[in-house]
Amino acid sequence: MVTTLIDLSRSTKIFHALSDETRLAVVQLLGDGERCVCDLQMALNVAQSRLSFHLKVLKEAGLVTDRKDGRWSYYTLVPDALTEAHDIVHTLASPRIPGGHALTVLGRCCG
Amino acid sequence: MVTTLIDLSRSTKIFHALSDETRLAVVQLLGDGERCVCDLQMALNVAQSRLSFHLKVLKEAGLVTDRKDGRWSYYTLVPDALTEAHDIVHTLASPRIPGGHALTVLGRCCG
DNA sequence: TTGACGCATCAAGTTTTTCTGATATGATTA
DNA sequence: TAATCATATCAGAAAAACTTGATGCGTCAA
Repeated sequence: MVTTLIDLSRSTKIFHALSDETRLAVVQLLGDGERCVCDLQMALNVAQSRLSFHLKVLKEAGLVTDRKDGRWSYYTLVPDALTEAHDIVHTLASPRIPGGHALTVLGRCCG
Repeated sequence: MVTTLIDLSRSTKIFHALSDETRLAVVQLLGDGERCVCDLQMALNVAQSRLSFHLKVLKEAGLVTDRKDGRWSYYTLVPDALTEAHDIVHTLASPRIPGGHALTVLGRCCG
């Protein structure tokens, strides 16, 4: 079995983006497809600057993208990003190669 | 297709637990099996109280469990928790029932 | 062109999280 | 019993994240 090592920095960034209720709610809403900010704002009932802040976090984590059309901004999920998150969790859940790890090499300090 | 709604509060707690490099590294190490705190400390090279703090976060999120044996504490991954994380991401990545959502009901404010 | 709208950004304040060093506790060893 | 060890916990400081209200900017409609 081949062990995939995850990118810790990238992983924490994705998980951090998902670690907030407002942002998770946005992700859920975008699951239905592209939405403009005003739709999201209406659905979530949050202050505009606050929503904008959370959208930025999601965008910087690569979970969503946006596009402008006239005076509206539309946000969409980046499917690959959720796939990536999925893979990371999967990797975390999979045991790695016995003997391939530093800990195995290190002497045990206990028992 | 049946839509599963995720528990936002539970989800954010799990993701928050995974949103830190030290904690992710712990999870990775525990992927090889149960470890005592001293092993983790040696492998990660972090201050003891700091490791203890992160272990507590992981434990409170239900990602790990611990057991005591003599003066040592051993931590183990909770497989179900990673499965849960996996499911949450999967659910987020799946489009939900069209028409089943509030947004669909709301009028669009734009275009 | 003027005003309203949709949205991003900024500054300031608040809350939450994290780190560090110190101390406490229970188990073991001398 | 006294000293030591492994670990948890606590208090305080520092850092990061979040919220709010204000402001700015581009776009559209009157």
